[in-house]
Amino acid sequence: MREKTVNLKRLSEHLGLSQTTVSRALNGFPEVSEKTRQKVRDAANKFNYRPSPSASSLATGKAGIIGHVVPISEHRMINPHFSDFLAGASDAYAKAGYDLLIRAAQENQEADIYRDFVSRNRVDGVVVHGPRVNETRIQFLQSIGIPFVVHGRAGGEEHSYSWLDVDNRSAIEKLTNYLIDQGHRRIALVNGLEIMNFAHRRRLGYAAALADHGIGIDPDLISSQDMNEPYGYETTIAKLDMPDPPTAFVYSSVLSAIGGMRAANVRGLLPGQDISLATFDDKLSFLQANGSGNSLPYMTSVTSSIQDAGRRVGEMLMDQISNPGAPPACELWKTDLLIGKTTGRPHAG
Amino acid sequence: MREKTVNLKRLSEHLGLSQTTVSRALNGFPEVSEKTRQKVRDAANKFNYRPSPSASSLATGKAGIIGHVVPISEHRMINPHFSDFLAGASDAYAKAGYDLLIRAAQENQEADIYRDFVSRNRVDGVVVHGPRVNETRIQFLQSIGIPFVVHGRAGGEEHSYSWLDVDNRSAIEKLTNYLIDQGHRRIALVNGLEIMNFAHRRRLGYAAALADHGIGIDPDLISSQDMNEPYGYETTIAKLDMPDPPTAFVYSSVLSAIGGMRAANVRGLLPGQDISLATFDDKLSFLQANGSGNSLPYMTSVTSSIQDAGRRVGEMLMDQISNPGAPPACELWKTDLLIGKTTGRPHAG
DNA sequence: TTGTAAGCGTTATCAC
DNA sequence: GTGATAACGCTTACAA
Repeated sequence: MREKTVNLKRLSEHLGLSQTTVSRALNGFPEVSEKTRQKVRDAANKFNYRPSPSASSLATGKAGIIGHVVPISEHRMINPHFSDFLAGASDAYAKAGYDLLIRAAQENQEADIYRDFVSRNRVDGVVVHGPRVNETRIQFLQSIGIPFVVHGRAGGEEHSYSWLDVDNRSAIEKLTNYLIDQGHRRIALVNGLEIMNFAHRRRLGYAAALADHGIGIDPDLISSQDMNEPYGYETTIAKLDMPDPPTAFVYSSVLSAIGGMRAANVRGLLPGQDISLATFDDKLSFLQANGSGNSLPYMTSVTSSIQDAGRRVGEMLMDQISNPGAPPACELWKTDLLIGKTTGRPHAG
Repeated sequence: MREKTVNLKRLSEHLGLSQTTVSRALNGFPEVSEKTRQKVRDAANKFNYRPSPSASSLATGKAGIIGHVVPISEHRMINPHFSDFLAGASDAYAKAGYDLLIRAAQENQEADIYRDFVSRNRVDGVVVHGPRVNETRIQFLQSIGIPFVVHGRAGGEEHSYSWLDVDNRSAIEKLTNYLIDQGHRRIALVNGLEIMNFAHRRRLGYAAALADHGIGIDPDLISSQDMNEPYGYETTIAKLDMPDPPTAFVYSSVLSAIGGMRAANVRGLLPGQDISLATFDDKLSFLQANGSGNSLPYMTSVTSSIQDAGRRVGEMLMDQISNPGAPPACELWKTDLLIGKTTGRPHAG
């Protein structure tokens, strides 16, 4: 049953045409007659002909692949945020006929990998994940001249490259303001790693909301780490055990928020009653109901689908690749504030 | 700063050697003299020469890429189990110099994609995810003759292909037995989709444990769906609201178990006291503490790292590709039973 | 509208 | 131990 590999040569021989004509017919060149094109298409279908990517890549210099570099280093994990983003992006790639390639990067190897991508012509473009406050990759990518889109921003010359970002600052500001309006004064921020640009901006939003209401910042109420469940749990427990504990918590991710819920539970506190919990919600798919509607508006949150962001970044990259001349595209997404059941007035009930 | 692309031709001209010799030197052929090899290597490093993947792929027929097909269809999501698995697998690929490629599959396109992979020589091997009870991909892959390893098993001729599986049956049997030993009689199973082989086997383990203790099966205590948080929540709520509710729950994934915890919380039940919750734990990385030790032995569970499984599957595939003649390799992994704080005797406290 | 032939950057088969 | 030379399968000037 193994199919004999039918290539352009054999196909054209069978058709009694030259390879050139067959190639042109298949690639939609205008000069080939409609009759010929049909004949060629039919034969191609019949013999299940597919051009070899290596060969066309060699001939055209296009790989048909988008690269993602994942730093395996610090946390050694591919997290749900990342995979949700990829789910969206790969969708956009697929629609444009591109494949998605992932390469794990050790410690400080990222630059090397990008260089490798370019010099070997492995990929046609890349996505930059998790820009830092001091980001070096962008300049580097510009210097080696490969199309890229950044998920997030990196400060500096923000209009010299393409990016898509959520308005992290205003998102957390909104959330914090809401809690303040509810009467809270001691509000904890369980943030992501603040060397990351997004976490830095969220911190600014938090600080702005407090400042606007004349509330001082208590550094003990702020923590900054990689966002996962145990982190959310332990941090929440620690803060609850403070002499003067916060009455409300803002989480940078639903992952740590889940940990926060667990902590509240363990301490016998009912969210929405005894304590207020609010979070930034990336709408991670495994937390969404798979059925008809979206899942419960359970936690108070600011939301923005990271999967949608991935899809859009993918589209932007596709655009950039097909229009190399076009100027950089930048998009700043707003978030929605959703009032759930995990917040209320302090010490109520 | 853009580096001029240095290829084999230019490198060999620079060295005053033939392309053949340079290629042989770089690829470790024994016949080339050590002196020449050193000279070549030095020059290659100096000029940062990297062979073009398209060109060598064209010449050798090897793509240097492993393909993963993800069905975007039913649940339209890349879930944490999948990405954790990938994290492990990509590690093994990277060590062997392979890249990881992901292609999203619509509805019933999977076979098409595999065919495409083979006929276009896009990848050198694939991993089969989530085998069903009635699995068709395996036979198909055997027929088109591409190296593959299955994560899980598919019944039938289990020694005709390579696979790595967790002993799902005995895992859930262990867990159920433990709950029975604690005195529980009404035990709910919040299972994955039972068209999936793993979920089917888990159901068997559950049934076996009950049967061994002369406990009848109540179909109302069993549910089978895609594993996520809302599913765990809603199912748990529904079962708790039964006239004769279960005193213990077994979850097929920590994701639905998290939903179960939330449900217990909402119903005012303290896990370990008022109700017992146990789960199969894949050790998803976002639920592990990032610091030193592993996270809290919090929930009672049977554990097996899905990331380790991914790594091993990757290694097995690498082996298979380098030794095409070797017989299929099969591994069945045992799970560890971990007694946590979420289980106890029924109605205790 | 179609065909010829060169080229993309490797590896593999022969010779020497 | 080293070197011509022919594949590999496609695209694309350049001709016709």
